[in-house]
Amino acid sequence: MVVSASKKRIRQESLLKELEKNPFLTDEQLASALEVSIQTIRLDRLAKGIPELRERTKHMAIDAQEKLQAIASEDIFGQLIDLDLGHSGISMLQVTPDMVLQKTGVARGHYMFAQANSLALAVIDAPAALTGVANVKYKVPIYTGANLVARAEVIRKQNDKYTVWVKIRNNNKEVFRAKFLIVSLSEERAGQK
Amino acid sequence: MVVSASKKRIRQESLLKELEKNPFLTDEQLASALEVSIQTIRLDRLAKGIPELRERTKHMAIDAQEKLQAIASEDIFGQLIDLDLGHSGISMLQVTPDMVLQKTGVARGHYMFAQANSLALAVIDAPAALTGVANVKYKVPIYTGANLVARAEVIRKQNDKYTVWVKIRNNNKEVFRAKFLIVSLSEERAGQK
DNA sequence: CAGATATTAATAGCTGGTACTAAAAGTGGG
DNA sequence: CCCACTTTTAGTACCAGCTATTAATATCTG
Repeated sequence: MVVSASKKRIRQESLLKELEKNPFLTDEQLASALEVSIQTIRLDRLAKGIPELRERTKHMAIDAQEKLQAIASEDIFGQLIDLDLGHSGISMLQVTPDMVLQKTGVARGHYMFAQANSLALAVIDAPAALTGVANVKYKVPIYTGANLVARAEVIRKQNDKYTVWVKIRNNNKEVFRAKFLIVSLSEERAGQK
Repeated sequence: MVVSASKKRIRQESLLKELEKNPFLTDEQLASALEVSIQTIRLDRLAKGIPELRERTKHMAIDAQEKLQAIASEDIFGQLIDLDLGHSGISMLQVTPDMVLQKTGVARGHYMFAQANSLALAVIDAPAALTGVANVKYKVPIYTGANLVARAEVIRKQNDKYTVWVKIRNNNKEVFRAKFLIVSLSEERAGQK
């Protein structure tokens, strides 16, 4: 009994592994892969609460779609907390495990850049704007879980050119700062292509 | 004939729109939504080359999964074309529609920054490195379809500090340049490799 | 009205299952 | 070694959501 019970458990774990490798396997394919009958596969799926191929496929489609949409809707660049158009703005970005380099655990620099840059662009009071120049300084490495608060301030405006300072802090400690030179495109957006 | 042909065309376009809104509709649901018979729906699908629900679902699952994987494996920052460790490197990045701002059609600046920054880090001959300072200049707006070629060159090395220049070109025209000051972490944090 | 096109109906067969019943095989204890 | 029990396999009926095919009916158009 002990032996067969473990045989069963082992098979059910193999089943999970097979499906992890390729979730699009039919019961028939699984049966021949694990060298048991289809019925056994079905009992195992039942025991493990694994839905049938079609259900699995459908859920994969829906889940992946939602994830993609979350990425596309760019929560990545932080939430806008406060915005005084033309003057200043504040945004917040939570550092999640997928933003860091596995090797070092340090957040990739372009996330801070993206947060700062998009905030700087949001602050500009213009229908469309483009970053022209950026000077960036990373002061402290950032790790998972950090709650980055970016504060942008427009410090100069000359015609269609804006100078914006962005400082990012984590726990009230400045970890990043950037100066952006941004060009507003309000008039001449067809000028370049 | 003209009238009915257009009726048909209109219906087939409605069909596409319905499926765009909700790709998980069965022929039966589509039939009642468009107020025609199931057979008509099936003929329309045939005419338009629209696969059945299960095929659609499967392809969605696969496509979305692949996209997610591409994002996770960071093809986003370009493919490394050439790398002379410690000296120079070249990477390529194709600008896709989801990288641009809808408002202006211009690629978001942080993609170029990410491509340049990650290339600069890749070129450094060290187990781990961090960007300290970056000076960035966007010269020309980039649109969908652009094929960005970044070329990085280490121009100075002092102890654990590297200066790397990265220039990005599109059709042999320089569109972006950046200077990175990168700190290697080889001794203090990641001495082991 | 004829003739072409469009739509609907009806039927057989397929895949990949669920749900259920039952038989066969394996296993373990006394 | 046999009995009881678990595990595995087999078989049947049924389902959704189709494809493929044939045929009938409706609609339009000159």
